[in-house]
Parts: sequence; C-alpha cells; structure tokens
Amino acid sequence: MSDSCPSSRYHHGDLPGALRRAAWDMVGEAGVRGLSLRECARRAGVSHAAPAHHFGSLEGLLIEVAADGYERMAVIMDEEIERAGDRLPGCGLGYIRFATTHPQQFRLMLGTDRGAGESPRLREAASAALGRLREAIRDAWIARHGQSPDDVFLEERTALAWSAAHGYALLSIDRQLLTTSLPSAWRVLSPLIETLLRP
Amino acid sequence: MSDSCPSSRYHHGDLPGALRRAAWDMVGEAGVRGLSLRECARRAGVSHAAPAHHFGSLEGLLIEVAADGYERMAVIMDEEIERAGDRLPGCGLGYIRFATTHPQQFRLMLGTDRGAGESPRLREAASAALGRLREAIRDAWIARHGQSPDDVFLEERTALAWSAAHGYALLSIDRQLLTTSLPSAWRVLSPLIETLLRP
DNA sequence: TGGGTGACTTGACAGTGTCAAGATTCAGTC
DNA sequence: GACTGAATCTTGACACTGTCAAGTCACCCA
Repeated sequence: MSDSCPSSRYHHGDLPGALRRAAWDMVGEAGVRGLSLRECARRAGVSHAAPAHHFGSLEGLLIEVAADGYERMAVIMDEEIERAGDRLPGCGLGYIRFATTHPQQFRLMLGTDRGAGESPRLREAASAALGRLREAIRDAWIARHGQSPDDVFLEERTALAWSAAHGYALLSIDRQLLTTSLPSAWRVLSPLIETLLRP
Repeated sequence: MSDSCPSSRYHHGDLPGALRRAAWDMVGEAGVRGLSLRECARRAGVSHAAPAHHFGSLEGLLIEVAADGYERMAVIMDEEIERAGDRLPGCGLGYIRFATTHPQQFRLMLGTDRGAGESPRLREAASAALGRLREAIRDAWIARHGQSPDDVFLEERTALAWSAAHGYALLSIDRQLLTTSLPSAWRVLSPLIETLLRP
C-alpha cells in the first residue's frame, strides 16, 4: 500500500504518516513557504479536507513534522556518535550533519513558535536530542574528574554546547548570506571541548 | 504624512518604507505565517497590487524586512557594547537581547533562504553585524597578546562566538520547547571568552 | 446484524499572491 | 505651458490556499 494509493476510498490506512512524509518532502523541495495542506493531501491521494481530521489544521501538521525532524536528528546523532567513537564531538557533529543535509526541514524545526509547546511529542523529541548532549557532557566530565558534575553546572555546559552546535549549523546553511568561506565544524568547535570540561 | 494616509491617491510618498514597517509589525504580532502582502498594502493605505512595483513579490518584501532586522540588530549591539563598556560581551549580549525582544522577527531573519543571497542590502547588513563581533574579538586579542591574530584563526574564533550567541538566542526564544529553566546568558557564555582568546 | 464512531468526500467561502491592462502623477525637456 | 516618458499606482481577474459544515462510506463491537 503506497502513500498515494489508499487501501480504500474512505480509508487510507495510514493517512497521518503519508501526510507527514509528503510534508517532509515538500519542505525539503521548496521550503516552509512551499508547503500546502492541499498539495500534501493530493500527494497522499485524498481530498483536501481529509488532513483536518488528523491534524486539525496546517499548523498542527507543521508541529508534527517538526517532531519528526527531531526524531530523525536523534538517529543521525547516534550514527555520528558511533562513527566518531567519542560521544561529545559525535553529538555536535551529528547535529550539524543533520542540519546541513536537511536545511529546509531544519528551518521548519526552529521556526515553530508558541503553539509547538502544546505538542508532547515535539517536546519529548526535542528534549531527547538535547538529552543526548547532556549525557555526553556528563560522561566526559566523569571520565576527566572522576565524579558527576553539579546539575546546575551541567545545565550551563549543556546550554553552551547546544548553542554552539546550533549556531554553527545555521551558519552552515546560511552560508551565502553571511560568509563565503566558513571554517570546518571541527576547527571552529573543538576548542570548546576543553571549555566544557573545565571547572 | 502618515504610513496609511498617502500624499495623493496615486503617489504614496514613501510606500516602500511604509510596507516594510507594516510587515515588521505584522511579523511581530503573528509570526512569519501571519504576514500577508494584501494586509501590508491595507495598512499602508494602498491597493493590493501596489507592493509589486517596489518588491516584485512577497518574497522580495520578506528579504528587505530581514535586512531591516539586521540593521536594527546592529543598533542594539552598539547600545549594549556602550552599556557593557566591554565590546566582546557587549556584542554577544546585544545579539541575544535583540533576539529575545523580537523573537518573531528574529525567526524571519534566519528563515530566509536561497533567494536572500541576491540582496546586496541583506548581505551587507548581515555582514556588518558579524563584522562587529570580529572586530571585538580582534581588539580583545590585541589587548591580551599585543598583536593581531592570524586572519584564518580570527575567522574560526568569530564563527565560534557567533555560533554560541546565535544558538543561545534561539534557546531563549524557544524556551517552552526545549527547557523550562535556561541559565542566564552570562553564566552560559562567559566561559567562552577565555576560549576565544587562547591561542 | 445493526449501530455508532472513525475516516473520509463534497461544496462553499474568504483570503491570498500574482499578473495584465489601464489610470494618474511626477519630472524633465522644449 | 505643453508634451512625453517613466514611475507609481488602481482595478479586475485567476488560480490556489485554509478552514468549515454537511454528508457518505468503512470499520469495529456488542
């Protein structure tokens, strides 16, 4: 059963999933502004009003697609952690790799505003990505200092690491806007590792 | 002559400026998705097709409004530099202050994509903001080491500083999404100053 | 097997972006 | 002062959009 060929006329079978995949593809092709509910419905093979039953509105679909993005990001972060063999740089580089390979979707993810707080799935997915970074810092700290850092201190270092990775990711995707020659992620961010692990 | 009261029926007097101010206000009120060309035209007191003559399309208006954003950001960075008495933290804190006081406009600024590279005014405005940070790092380096840093090295440190400030700014405005308790900008970012100035 | 709910379809409405044709205003030249 | 051309609009049209309401079909459970 494909996305655009429903199992029956009034019962798609997996319409929410098909709509989210269609939205993901359209954002990748044409950016957030190029996304429309009706075109998603066409690609899923249903009528224009079908999505409302599952997502309420276009805004509702966008929020769920942003949550999808964080879940996909977590997968790439895990891959990069495994490839790098070192969790802390693996997390950061995975984050950046996701953003540079999915620039338009990445923009959607950080473009969602107040309504996004209402989605438990989005909150969880975003927190999970942040949690990987927090765990990586905690483990690196324990390896260096023999004991766990203070919770408040850990939050500060996590915020610093996330900020730097996030900001660098945006520099990468906005490169025509800000600079024509951006130094590599490693060269820019590796000095930060020492900072994160110093009391 | 106000924005919505043209000096004559077929000659507004400053229509481009009025449209950009209307767009700025609408983005602030309802986010990028809440902006429409026709509503901007209504607020400026002209017909729906008038903006096309100045901006070509909605996309063209968005790009110019993003450039406005960077110019306003530069003003706030300069104010914060003066208030802090120290350029490097002043730049960073000014950047963050702008983002947290204009979250929706800030999102517009980083939401612009490929077409934005075409606007010399946007490129210049964005580069000027980045240039302030580069100058602040260079000056702080000279104060510490007695001579200017290598250009490549300076670009790396500038990218690191921008990334961290930018990332923290986004954490601030997305706070319902990622965390309910974000440590202050100073506590998160001040360890970075030492990193920026170490060879 | 029937009923209730879920999952759609159809149709309508208001708003949008953009384009084309036309009207008005301004500025420069003679 | 009149004329001309360009700038700056207005009007109208079209296609697309999001959302809502009413109706139809499919599925599942008692």
